[in-house]
Amino acid sequence: MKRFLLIDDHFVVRSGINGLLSEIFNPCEIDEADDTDSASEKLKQHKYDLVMMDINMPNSDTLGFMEFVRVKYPEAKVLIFSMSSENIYARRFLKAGAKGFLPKDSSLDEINKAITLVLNDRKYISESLAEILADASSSNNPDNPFDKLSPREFEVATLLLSGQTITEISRTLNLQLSTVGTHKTRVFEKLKVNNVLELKELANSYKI
Amino acid sequence: MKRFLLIDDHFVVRSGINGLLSEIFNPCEIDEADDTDSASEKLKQHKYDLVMMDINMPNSDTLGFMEFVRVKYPEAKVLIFSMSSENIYARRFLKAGAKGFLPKDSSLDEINKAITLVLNDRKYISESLAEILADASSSNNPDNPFDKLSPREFEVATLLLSGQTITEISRTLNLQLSTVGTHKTRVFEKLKVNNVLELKELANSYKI
DNA sequence: TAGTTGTGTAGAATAGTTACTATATTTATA
DNA sequence: TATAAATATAGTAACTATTCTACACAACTA
Repeated sequence: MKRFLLIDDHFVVRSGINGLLSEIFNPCEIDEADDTDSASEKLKQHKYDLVMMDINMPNSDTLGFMEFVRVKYPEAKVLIFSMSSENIYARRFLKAGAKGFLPKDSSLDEINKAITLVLNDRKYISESLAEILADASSSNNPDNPFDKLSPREFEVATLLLSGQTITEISRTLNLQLSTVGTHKTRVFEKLKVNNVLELKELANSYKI
Repeated sequence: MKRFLLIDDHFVVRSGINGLLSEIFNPCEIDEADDTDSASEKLKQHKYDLVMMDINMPNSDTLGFMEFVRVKYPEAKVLIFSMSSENIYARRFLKAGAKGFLPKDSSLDEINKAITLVLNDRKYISESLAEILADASSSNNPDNPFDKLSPREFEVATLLLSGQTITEISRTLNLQLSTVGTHKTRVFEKLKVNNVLELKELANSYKI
């Protein structure tokens, strides 16, 4: 019997995916978590075949959590289910070990296909996303300046864009204030922006 | 038997709400639509007790659709289920005839309560939202929240939106830092925002 | 392999922001 | 017009962010 872990802060989304899974895999066990901390607890208690998670949750360092799962629970396959339209994140999460990436507007067929493939240890990327990723890596494309950021810098940039302050980010990522400050400074330098509003604009103009 | 219409572009969200409704109301009829056009089609074919809709969908004038439903199908009660964090829109939709407004992160209890109240021809607004609206509608207030700002406050808001810091603004306006600080605090209070990014979003949504 | 560059991490000093309080002035209202 | 409310203004203290410096480590390069 398959066991699944759903991580998402929206009750309705968990409920929706839960319903789908129980229809496709009957019988199966499904656990839910609304942030990465409670997800870690669940992972301690059970072995999961598939972890489906959102990438944008309050008080959660989701990219860090991804790495943690890959290292500590390599048998658990992670399928990202992104509610935010920002598919620029896809590549990073795939790099961090995600087996698949479902954009928010996926159809039942796509979700179905993704789950099946990932459970069989194959990768899943939607067609539209594949195209974007291909494009992004083809040379005659305007470079996405966000690619210049290191993983940590990108993480900080993302949290800044979500409205978190330096202090909040330092708590989210368990880092010193000054460390986060340094990352922020480097992000701003690399992207040639002077404040969050400019960062937001830049992000908007490159987000897909 | 109750008949419901769910309008949302996210399959998973529809699926989640669908699941909830079929549990609470058994038996019941549930139809789904992924944009306002196909929702209009459904409305032609059936009488609905409750319409649950998202306010942010591609190719959809949801506010216009709201008015259309109120005029042409007054028996259908509309409950807004917003996936975007912008509760700024709530008032407009309530004015346009929505019977309730559920923010994206609502719990099962809240969703349950909202549906029950709205079906019984009562209104539902979450507590946090109620507070915001109470404030907004207490005086004979204009629609645009920026109108609530005093001239000086508006000036400061504008400069903040242009990316200036408090220090820069204090030089621009020849005021003490603390004075600008006070204005800023009052702007944020009046507009119920927590940082410049939210201020920017609010401004965008009102085309300031 | 030695040197260079990029990344992740902070401590300490400095700079900037916010909260709290206060007060004079203007505007609205009974 | 008397009174209340809103506005514009700051001082001070507490808090938060930035800068500058530094160092370990990994990856790349000559």
